[in-house]
Amino acid sequence: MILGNQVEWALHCCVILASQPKESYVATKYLAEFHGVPKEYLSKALQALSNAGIIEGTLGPRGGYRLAKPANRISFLSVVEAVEGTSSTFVCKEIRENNPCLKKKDRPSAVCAIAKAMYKADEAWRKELRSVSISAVSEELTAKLPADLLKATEAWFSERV
Amino acid sequence: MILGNQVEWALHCCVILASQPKESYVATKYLAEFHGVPKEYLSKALQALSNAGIIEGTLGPRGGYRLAKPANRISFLSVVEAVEGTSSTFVCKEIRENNPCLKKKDRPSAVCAIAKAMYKADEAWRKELRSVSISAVSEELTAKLPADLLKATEAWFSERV
DNA sequence: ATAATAAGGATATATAATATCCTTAATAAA
DNA sequence: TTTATTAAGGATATTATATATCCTTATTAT
Repeated sequence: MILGNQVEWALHCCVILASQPKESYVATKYLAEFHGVPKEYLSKALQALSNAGIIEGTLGPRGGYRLAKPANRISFLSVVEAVEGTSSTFVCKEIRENNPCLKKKDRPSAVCAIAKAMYKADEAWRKELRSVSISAVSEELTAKLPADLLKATEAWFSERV
Repeated sequence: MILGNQVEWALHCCVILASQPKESYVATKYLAEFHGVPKEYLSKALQALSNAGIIEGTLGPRGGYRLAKPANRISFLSVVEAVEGTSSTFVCKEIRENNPCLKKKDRPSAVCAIAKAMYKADEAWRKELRSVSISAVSEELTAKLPADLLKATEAWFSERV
């Protein structure tokens, strides 16, 4: 069970957008070039973020994406769920219903105890992701980044807006 | 990101094995028939459990599998990891290293803050799974099961040992 | 001896992840 | 008004993974 690459791309893009000047848009082209990922495929992830109301896009020259709300109100979970969906990492196939001893009168029963435990673990994962914001990680990232690299990166994007 | 069906099968099989009389083996054939899943494919999951030391198999007529240790010492996590592997659900592809402004002198740096947050969520998921034992869920399952169904199920397996 | 079984290698099939291509409508700038 | 640029998203191709089956081997109880 492994998350798709688009989750990582989406999170990094949100962090970049969080570091941009207010109101300015960054085109998919540059987000893709900067991260070294395929533009057309990254575009799908950004569309998912846009549909989820996390970022907003505008058309035409100078178009692109920007955050749709403050970075401190964007959780990791919302980004992950925008890209991967909201359904649980565990899908119960109800194989206990294949028990050959089972009579029709016995069904349906409450949620399977195995599924319940798996759902609880899934929720623990989501709770942790819910507690992390794009702004918090953005601050941590920039704090650790060498000052000159930070400056060069800011310049790289400002030249392309 | 979704867990494979083998995880569910493996957990259900462990619960069944936990309810069997001491020392007795249950053949893959019956575990597959009981759960309504393909025998040959289930066999792969059981082999994984066997390699992980969770269950043990024996050959020949009356052969099959039994738990290799007490059910209260078998965690959900060990079963999940036996089947799905131990690597994190998030794989960091280090796309920050594709930053065109990055100079060679800057690398390598500490773990990416995004990856760190994702790893933490992964660990929260595992921690929850680690806290659940096969015996605890087995007890919960049997407690909820109608008495006659429980009896019929026990009889079904005892006829096949 | 014989039949039953786990173990596991090899391979096939189905499903999902990854990636590209193309059209459309909107927008800014020339 | 014209042109270039862009998000949006449909369609399709490619690759990787999950699912499933088949087969051989060594072991064991009867």
